[in-house]
Amino acid sequence: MKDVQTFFLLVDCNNFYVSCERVFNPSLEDMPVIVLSNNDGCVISRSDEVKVLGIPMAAPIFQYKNEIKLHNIKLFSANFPLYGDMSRRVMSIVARHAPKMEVYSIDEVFVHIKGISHDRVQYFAKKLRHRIKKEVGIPVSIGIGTTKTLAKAANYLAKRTVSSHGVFLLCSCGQTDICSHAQIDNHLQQMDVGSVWGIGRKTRAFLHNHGIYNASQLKHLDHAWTKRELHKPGLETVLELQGVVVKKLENLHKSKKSIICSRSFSKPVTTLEHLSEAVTEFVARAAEKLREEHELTSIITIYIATNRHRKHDKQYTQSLSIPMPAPTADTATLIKTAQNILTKIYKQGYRYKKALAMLSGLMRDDSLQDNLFGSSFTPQRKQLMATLDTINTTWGSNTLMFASQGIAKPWRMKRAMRSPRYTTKWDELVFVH
DNA sequence: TCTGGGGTCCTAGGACCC
DNA sequence: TCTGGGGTCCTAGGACCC
Repeated sequence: MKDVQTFFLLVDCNNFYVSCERVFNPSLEDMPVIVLSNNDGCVISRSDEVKVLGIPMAAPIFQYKNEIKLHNIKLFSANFPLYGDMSRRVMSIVARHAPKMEVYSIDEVFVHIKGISHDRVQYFAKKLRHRIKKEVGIPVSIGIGTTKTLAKAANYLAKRTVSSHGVFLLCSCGQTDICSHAQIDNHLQQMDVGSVWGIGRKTRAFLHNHGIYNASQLKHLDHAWTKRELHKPGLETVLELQGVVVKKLENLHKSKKSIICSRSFSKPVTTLEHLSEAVTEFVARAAEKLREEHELTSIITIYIATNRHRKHDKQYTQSLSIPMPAPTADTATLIKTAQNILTKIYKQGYRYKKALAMLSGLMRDDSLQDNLFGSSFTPQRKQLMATLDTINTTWGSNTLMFASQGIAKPWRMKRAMRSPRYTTKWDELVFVH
């Protein structure tokens, strides 16, 4: 029982959105596949075959027209309802087998296992990986470490080490050969410092300037220097690489601090009328999410921006936050305030590309109890909103909507290459024989 | 012609108070 | 022209994550 330890595992779906498309369209297997962002603008998921071609993440797709033609790359518009549903299936399998877990993103989940040997934890990971592939069809990689940051690093190595078969252990307990500090440093040397969890573009450039190129060098940095130059988050990363647990598993459903709805427009918007329609729709969507979370908002922010990539265009971005007279989740009230804000920040003569609605200063909708005096969000309004949400959930979003959301919507986003919503829309289900 | 969306946390600096 | 010190709170902006 000597080698019993506490481990963090990171289960990460490989090329998640592409893998989702492949589950329902097996002919895509071994083909180069790309999933695009809204408006079919940027690359947001790439198959291995695409990565090999050197097409980077977040690349604007129009810059790679030639490669797409030459290599017959299959393109898909993002199909988030499908990906969300597939994510829930993966997570529910993990939940069945893991004692404690934290869903970290749509395609990643941390697992915490106490009092287990190295062999057992690796066996557990292999079985879990196999089960997810078999039951949902999604390939995953699993990184195992004694901290979250080491589990992340192990996951990075799992994806790049063929012999690991998708499971990689990074442990520095020193009890076995593979867990010696020398071994860990060996592995971390293979990793660019910018690939460490928490080290972004700016910090990577700073570290490279100081001669720190790989994760092992980062791990051995002086604490005082790190705190001074990289502040608290940087020091936490260094400690975690050394095996000190700083980031715990966040187990509970944390309530959000803000809710955002923003979209880029498929073509530039110039009139206040169309901009107002877009903003209204974003506010309505944000308010819907607010009620799903059973929260009220007390601050609303509207932001509008021109296309910063068009250097020759006149540029203008502006935002304004206004506190609500009383916390509310009433779409009509929020729309009124939002339109008010918009008339204050809108300037004529610009080609707008993007707008955003943000609700913040959130509180539980039961926290005010009977203390809603002075609030326009009366029980009657609350009931009306609930009815609106029920209808839109049952019959599809925007079955009922506010007139100011507009009908024509020339700014609506483009999704020319979306796959069917196999798992969430009956009428789009295709039967394969 | 065409460049995503939704979040969190931290820090610095200003306002304000005694 | 000189003109404290310390604390708190808030906000904007930056950096990061997926």
